Amino acid sequence: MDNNDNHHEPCPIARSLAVAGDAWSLLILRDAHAGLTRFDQFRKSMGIAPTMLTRRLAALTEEGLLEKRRYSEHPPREEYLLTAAGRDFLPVLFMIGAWGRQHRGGGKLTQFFDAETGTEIKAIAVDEVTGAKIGTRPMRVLVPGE
Amino acid sequence: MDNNDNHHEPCPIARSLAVAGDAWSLLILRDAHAGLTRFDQFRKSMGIAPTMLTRRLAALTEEGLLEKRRYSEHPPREEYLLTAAGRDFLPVLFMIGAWGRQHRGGGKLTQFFDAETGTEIKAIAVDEVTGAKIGTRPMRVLVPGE
DNA sequence: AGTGTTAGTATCAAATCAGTACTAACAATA
DNA sequence: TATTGTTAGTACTGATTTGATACTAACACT
Repeated sequence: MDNNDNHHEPCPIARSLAVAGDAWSLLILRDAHAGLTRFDQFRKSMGIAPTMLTRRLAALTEEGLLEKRRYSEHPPREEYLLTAAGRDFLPVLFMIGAWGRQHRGGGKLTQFFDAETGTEIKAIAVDEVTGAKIGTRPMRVLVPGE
Repeated sequence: MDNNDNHHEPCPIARSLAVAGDAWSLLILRDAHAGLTRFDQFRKSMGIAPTMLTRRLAALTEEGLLEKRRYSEHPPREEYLLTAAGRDFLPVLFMIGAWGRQHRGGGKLTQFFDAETGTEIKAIAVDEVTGAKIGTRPMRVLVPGE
């Protein structure tokens, strides 16, 4: 695709996809949220080729979702940490997961629990203003310049 | 990537990404939610090559997010409609859009309003059980077979 | 000196993508 | 009847990306 210069793209979805619109990037973000930080952890977790991993990590770093930090001087070694922008991706990952759970839910699935209440987390998207579930009420779209 | 046989993959995110883990598929779903149904509408809206569009539409149809319907016998013409599974993708799209709005928000952006209240929709992900925003509370992960 | 660990790079074949031209099956117009 | 237009694609081809494997750098450890 054409992933550059989305400054004039009015669709916020398209802008996000230009940043992390491929499966590997999303899986890296998933693993980063799970606490992984190092090259080999990501590689083993996902079974990704090292060339691919290098490129995806560099892209996510350049886009500001990860940051590279030196965790050892001798030998020189780097790790990748989520930035605030990267952490803000968690809701996206949860909603993607919620769809998979609903529609591709056979067999064993990873589960997430609220540590406080012990209940299983059921992620849903709502409009913060009205509290209504996304997709349950009619909406109007305003496209700039139309 | 390796997009087949995710029946034994415990991660619901990975399962979803095997279905629609590329940018074109997500943009097609976006446009389908916006009411587009026809080949040429998608093509013109996204500027996608017809070969790509054919393949993505076929894949989304095969995965059950779209269904093909004949809307004219003479000449024979088909259109693509969202299925229930496809409609359930809307929350994912909204959260992707929310991230883009937050972190790639310069210039003009498309806006969505609640038709009833007239307020702009601010999509957030919450745990339906506790009502807490996703990512604001500690959680526990249960990976099957660990 | 030899082995192990971590974070990559080099290389190359295979797959995918992207762009353009073209086709099928008609309808509408001149 | 011939020409033009519309819609939904397919054929073809070159460019790009991906994926797999092997290899390297910079050390620590034994």
